[in-house]
Amino acid sequence: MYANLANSARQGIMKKPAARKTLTELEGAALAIIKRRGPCTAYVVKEAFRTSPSEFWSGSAGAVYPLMKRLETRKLISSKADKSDGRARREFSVTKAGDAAITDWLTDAERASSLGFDPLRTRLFFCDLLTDGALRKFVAEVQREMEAKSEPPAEDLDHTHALHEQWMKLRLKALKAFANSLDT
Amino acid sequence: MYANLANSARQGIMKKPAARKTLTELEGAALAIIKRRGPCTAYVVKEAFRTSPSEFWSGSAGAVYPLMKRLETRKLISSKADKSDGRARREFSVTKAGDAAITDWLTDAERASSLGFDPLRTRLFFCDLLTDGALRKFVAEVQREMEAKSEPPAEDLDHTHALHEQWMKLRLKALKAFANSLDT
DNA sequence: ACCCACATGTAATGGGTTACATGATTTA
DNA sequence: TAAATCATGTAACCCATTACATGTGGGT
Repeated sequence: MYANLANSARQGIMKKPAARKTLTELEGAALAIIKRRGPCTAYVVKEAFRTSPSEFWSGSAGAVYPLMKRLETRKLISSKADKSDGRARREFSVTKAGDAAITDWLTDAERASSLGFDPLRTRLFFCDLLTDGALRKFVAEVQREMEAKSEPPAEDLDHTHALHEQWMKLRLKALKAFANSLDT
Repeated sequence: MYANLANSARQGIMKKPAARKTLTELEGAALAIIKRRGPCTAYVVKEAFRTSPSEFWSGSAGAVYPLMKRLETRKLISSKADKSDGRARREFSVTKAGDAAITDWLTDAERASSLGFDPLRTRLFFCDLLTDGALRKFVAEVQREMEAKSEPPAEDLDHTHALHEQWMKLRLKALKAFANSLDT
């Protein structure tokens, strides 16, 4: 659904490829995933992105496999081939330098405090270009879709899914506030 | 600060460059900017991105000038060279097809209802990788930076800046809620 | 005279995307 | 045995980034 920002973002989204010291959002998240899961394959990392509650990252092989190579070249992860069963596997682990890089990336307050990219915000930003009728229809439709996407809260909700739910609720509240402002 | 995603996020963030029917976020926003301002130069569009309250788009010439060419090739905008004064200028206007494209892009409820990319959310997602002390310090720092970024509300706040303020406040509230949850 | 804002672009680079290709293992 | 999952990778492409290059017009 999205690209670059991605890519903008999506992509993830670093500006200075020349300075190449700081990690991109995708790189940082990949490192964090490996750290959390322990030694694992690139496939596992890829699937973690693909099945993440946020649709932002596609979890494409073309992104993840080269990324793992980059991280290994930078010595932030190390790998060990495992040919014990016929299936060729390569397991990656976070190195000491990788640990430090994760912490740096995770605690980057400047990046964390920036707004990022929100397709809803972008559209509300330009809402004056729509007729009142089109705008109301749009808002109603978005609200419906957002409510549909929000899962019923399960009891065994881990903190990542809980966070996702909270963020969804927040934006839904913002949208409702916006909708109300249309009527005043 | 960010790249691609923007890549995405950055990216802006479309996935199917092959299908090339739908606009990227940057393209849609550029069209909307031209529509709002009326006939204007690529420079004006570029500056609009650069000075936008959201840091997501850099407003780089290398992004905007080729983008205008793409939009013109697709007949969504038309241009007219203006050599009345020595300074070479080219003014772009939104065509009828462009108007329709803007509406389609603006009212894309599926995109609007998706979460997009939030560097704070991403980091809180992995907060279990930090020690309690590092996490608290991080949260406090982000809160400080977010509060610093939030402008004092002026009286003549137009709706775009008001929207930006509202979004900032929302995230600040979410962060505070998260901070409180650390103490329970 | 100098600097800043206006104005237009290009070149090298980087890192995403889709789509394709291949093969082993597990499960229905 | 057929399909899904695990697993790895590459090729073509796209678009945004940085950095550079060039020049005009207006204000101090």
